[in-house]
Amino acid sequence: MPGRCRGRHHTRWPSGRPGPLGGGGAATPRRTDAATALPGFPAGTDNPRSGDRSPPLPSPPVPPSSDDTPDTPPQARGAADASGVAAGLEKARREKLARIQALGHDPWGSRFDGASPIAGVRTAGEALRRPEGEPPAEDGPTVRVAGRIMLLRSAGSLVFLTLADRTARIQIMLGKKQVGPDAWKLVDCLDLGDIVGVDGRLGYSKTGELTVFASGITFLAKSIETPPDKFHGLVDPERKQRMRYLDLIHGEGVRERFIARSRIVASVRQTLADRGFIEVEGPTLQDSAGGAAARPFATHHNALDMPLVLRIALELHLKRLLVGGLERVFELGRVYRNEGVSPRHNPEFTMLEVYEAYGDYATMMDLTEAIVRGAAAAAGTPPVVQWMGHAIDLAAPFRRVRYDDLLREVTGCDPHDVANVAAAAAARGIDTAGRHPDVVKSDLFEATCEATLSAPTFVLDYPAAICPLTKRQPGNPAVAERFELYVAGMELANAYTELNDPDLQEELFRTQLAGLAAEESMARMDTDFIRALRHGMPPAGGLGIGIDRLVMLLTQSASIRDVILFPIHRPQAGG
RNA sequence: GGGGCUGUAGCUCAGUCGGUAGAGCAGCGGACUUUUAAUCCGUAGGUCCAGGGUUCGAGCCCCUGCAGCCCCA
Repeated sequence: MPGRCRGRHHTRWPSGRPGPLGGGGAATPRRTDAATALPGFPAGTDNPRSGDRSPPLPSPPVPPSSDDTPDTPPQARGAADASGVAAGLEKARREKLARIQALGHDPWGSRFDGASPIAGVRTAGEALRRPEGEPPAEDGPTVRVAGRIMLLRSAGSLVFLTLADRTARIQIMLGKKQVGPDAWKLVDCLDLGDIVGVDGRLGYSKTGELTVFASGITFLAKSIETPPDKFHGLVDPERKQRMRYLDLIHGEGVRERFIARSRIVASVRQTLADRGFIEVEGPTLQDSAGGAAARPFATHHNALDMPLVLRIALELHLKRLLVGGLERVFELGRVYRNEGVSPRHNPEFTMLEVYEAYGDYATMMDLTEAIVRGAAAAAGTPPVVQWMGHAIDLAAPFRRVRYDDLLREVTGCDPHDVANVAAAAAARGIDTAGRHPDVVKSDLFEATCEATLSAPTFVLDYPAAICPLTKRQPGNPAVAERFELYVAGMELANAYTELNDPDLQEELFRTQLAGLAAEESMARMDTDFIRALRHGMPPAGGLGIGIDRLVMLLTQSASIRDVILFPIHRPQAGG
């Protein structure tokens, strides 16, 4: 039950004194002094931040009065030696920038207090809606909003803006007569992409659109770059990722996707906190990368003159903390694997690992379902997700199937018959010569079974030889108490009953499986870890969840690069 | 590692048979006090990813490279 803070936007009405252009001239302070509730409109009493009324501030520097400024703007900077259309577009914007300054205003703005979230303004606007046929209301409550100009259209002496903040968009109307001659000169300096503050009255235009009828406008940041196409935005995935800030502004659902990611992560933490887990931070720089089968990134510490690697997993240090008595710990953080990129792999990604003393892998199954369901609720994901061509029911209990049973079901071969499994693998082109039977079986499983696992499925009881960190099933040393969770054919989670026998652990570390390259093996000796186990680690369940993949599922994203803000890229080509 | 596709104006995209570069948006100028991807008139804007080759002539054909996307191992 994640205690998320959902009531984000409380409608709040600043006094909304007209801005510097509201008729008072450039010298009028632009700060709001008090939050005066308007008749019929709620005051901001329940805003969690008590800063409704801003403390007195030193007066912002008032630019020199400029009524006598000549029309010729100061020379445009920066674009002087560039050429081509891009420079022409920038030149036009820099000329406007200079004009703003010449009019006595700061194009780069300053603190702007008392702006209401646009979503809240829109909600309040619903109460103003008039019956069909009545004249438009332009005398609603005074509001102050701030945001980026997404659309801009002029109709003679009227200019309409579509202004966007982090919550919503709203239309602004600027009329030559309404704002006065001084402000009108400033309106002429507006470009798509500029960030402005607007004071005005809330009402409806003749066409029924909720509108802020502006009495004043304040420049908060000039944009000197041309924004992407206002209708298409950026479409090239490479540019969307490299210039994520533009993608967030213009991309359909992009901001919502990353907000959902934030809520998912918060929900995961809350689910664990509710169960008494504490969050810790292990080292990312290590002298040996253990806990997973992957190639690490290598780096070097200058002062200590020692080679280091970036961690590939969280496991071995969290288990040391089990030895240390923390009993319920988790880490949610970045790990690094020196591997290729694909729609499901990024060299750095976010991993959750959880360890619960006195539990086992069955404990972790229940926890996994709780984490996933909580995250889905936090992200607003529908109970049945349409993803990668699958309809996935997250509400129903996840299927549980034994590894060997699934292999038999899918391939028809006897999982206990080594020759039978090898023959089935060979028939599918899998290399079997000189390789450990469990490795061959694992390859066969991946080739045949994974793709069949559409609905969320715990596959449990793995071949022991490929699980060097997992406790063996009592009375059956060939089977490890491990599960992996698959959804839509993709591995989402991996959990063990943790191996806490130091002698067996050391032996498994020493065993390099035939047919496995060293970098593919988890069997990497960590004597310090062994020593920790020798002091006694409680029996425990351990769980890992790929957070990026979980976000992919819950936001119905086809590529991991759609849920990572800045995925890795090669350096940009010349142009 | 192998295969396929893509790269042209700030953005989104056309570009025929190899004949010397096009549109929409954005920009600039003009009209419009109720537009909403505003509309209308006019105007300006190009390292056709880079390098090489074939050709009288290459955005287009060939080779190499760079960057990206997808599929496969």
